[in-house]
Amino acid sequence: MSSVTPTDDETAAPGRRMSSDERREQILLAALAVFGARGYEGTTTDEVARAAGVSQPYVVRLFGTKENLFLAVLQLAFDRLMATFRAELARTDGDEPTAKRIGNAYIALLSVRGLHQTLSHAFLLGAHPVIGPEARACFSRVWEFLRTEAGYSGEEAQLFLAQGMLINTLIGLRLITDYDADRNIKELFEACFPTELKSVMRLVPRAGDPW
Amino acid sequence: MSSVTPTDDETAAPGRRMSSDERREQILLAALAVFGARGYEGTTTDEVARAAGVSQPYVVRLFGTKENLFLAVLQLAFDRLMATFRAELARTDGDEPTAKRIGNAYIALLSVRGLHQTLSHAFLLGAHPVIGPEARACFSRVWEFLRTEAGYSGEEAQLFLAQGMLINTLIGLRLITDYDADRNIKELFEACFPTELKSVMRLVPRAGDPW
DNA sequence: GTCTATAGGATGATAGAC
DNA sequence: GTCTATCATCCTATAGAC
Repeated sequence: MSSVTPTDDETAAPGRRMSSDERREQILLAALAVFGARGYEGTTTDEVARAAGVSQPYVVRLFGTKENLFLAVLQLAFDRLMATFRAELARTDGDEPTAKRIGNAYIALLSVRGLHQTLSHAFLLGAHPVIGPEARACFSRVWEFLRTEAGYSGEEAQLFLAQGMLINTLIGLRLITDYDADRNIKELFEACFPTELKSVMRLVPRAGDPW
Repeated sequence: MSSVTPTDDETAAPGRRMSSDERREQILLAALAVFGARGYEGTTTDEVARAAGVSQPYVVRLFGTKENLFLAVLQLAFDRLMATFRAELARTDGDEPTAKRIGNAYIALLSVRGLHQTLSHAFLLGAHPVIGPEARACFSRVWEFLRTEAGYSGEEAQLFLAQGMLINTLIGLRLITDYDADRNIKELFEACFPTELKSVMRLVPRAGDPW
């Protein structure tokens, strides 16, 4: 696999000195992209460091261990997810139903590189003694949000989560890669996104993409 | 994480000499459990070897590379999945609708340790140059089966896949671990399995389980 | 705040015996 | 068909300078 190239806003001007908080945020965003593309075990602290434009030991210095770094990245991803959902729920303009709008907000979050895939990877780490409990807590809170804040019924919440997990799978598989070559895939995408297909195709990563 | 203990039928009597095909099958089943629990990158050929009761170099000897081993395991998982779906579709006894029965067959497949989780891991490897295309092909063929053989509409097929991916997530997260302690999780399981909850709880792995 | 150098510990794969 | 021994590489984390 090729390296995970960071986008400009994740990379500092080389060598520029910045505050600990600035660096932390910058490294976390770079790590989000790398963990998303490679998974927890597949990611090296060195690759995160290169994506962030700092040295490998410095990444370890700031976060202590790779495990800690992943936990911080998971927290970032989860916080952004919930903030996005809550912001969409709070909007009063627009005529679309709430469920539809929150779903679209989830799609729009694809612009944050690695967010969906990092969550997916975390959701496969349930057997991990430290990451597992954190990941379960995140999932539990999404359910609570849907039922309590968004007012979904159990059935609606279940359906929403299921479709979210399918979207995550399409992304992790880079399934859009075969859209033109495989009639099944075209049909699948049309069934999944009857109205938003155009914007989805613009946001979803392809097999060759480095993130 | 603790080691992935193989079940008896995956472990040969120590040192017993067997045919290449027997060993191959035995190692593949052990590898399915380990890859499912740890993922592709997180799995070592040594752990697969220990789970299968053979030496690490012998695993490499039989499959060439770890990548090849994973591809063989993926193929095994996919073949079992399709065979199970087709067998259920062909059954004419019973009064439940087809969709329900195929869904239940997917649950029953949980008795094959690591199958769902290995598929989940493969579905996150879309950026991998070798595994990615294989995994996409598997997903495409499931879609084709649902539409062509099972006669699902696009919407039905999409819903079936979405619920399958949610089930995979519940398993990968070991979410059942929190069933008694977390009201949200209880609600979630009740919404996901309104009728089959009892049997699901018997089959789903917990956080402490080594597979 | 950030780097270079490097220790120490896996891990995938090969060589070669039995 | 299967093992032991081992190499070469990679990776996390530490030490310590600037």
